[in-house]
Amino acid sequence: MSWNAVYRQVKKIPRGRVSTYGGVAKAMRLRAGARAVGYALAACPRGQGIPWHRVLGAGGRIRVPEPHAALQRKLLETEGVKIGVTVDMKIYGWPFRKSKAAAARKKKRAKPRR
DNA sequence: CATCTGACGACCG
DNA sequence: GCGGTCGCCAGAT
Repeated sequence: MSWNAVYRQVKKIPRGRVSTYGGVAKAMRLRAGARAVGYALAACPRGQGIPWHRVLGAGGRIRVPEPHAALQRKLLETEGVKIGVTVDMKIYGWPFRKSKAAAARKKKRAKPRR
């Protein structure tokens, strides 16, 4: 499961901070692997202690189904994240750092990539 | 082994 | 600013 990297990133998000699918994907040097990221969270591996509610869509927009969206908002507000229509990524956005997966991907990306 | 889908993102018109 | 299309990853059928 390569999702291990995704879970790891999400778990690294401290309380009161949020991230985005694209953010995690970018941390992995993936352009639009956001799908995989979302899918990974969609698996919702409860028990892994994964704060999936801290993961939002681009622009801090919630990209989750209704039942989860409400819960997510509630949980984030509980953590101190003020949510209007969307979350201010410039404030709560968590700057992901290089991850193991990113390094590996980066090394491999030594090809005619732009 | 081939094809479609899915909690997405970015770009183009 | 909105809508449609392409691109990406991994898993399921």
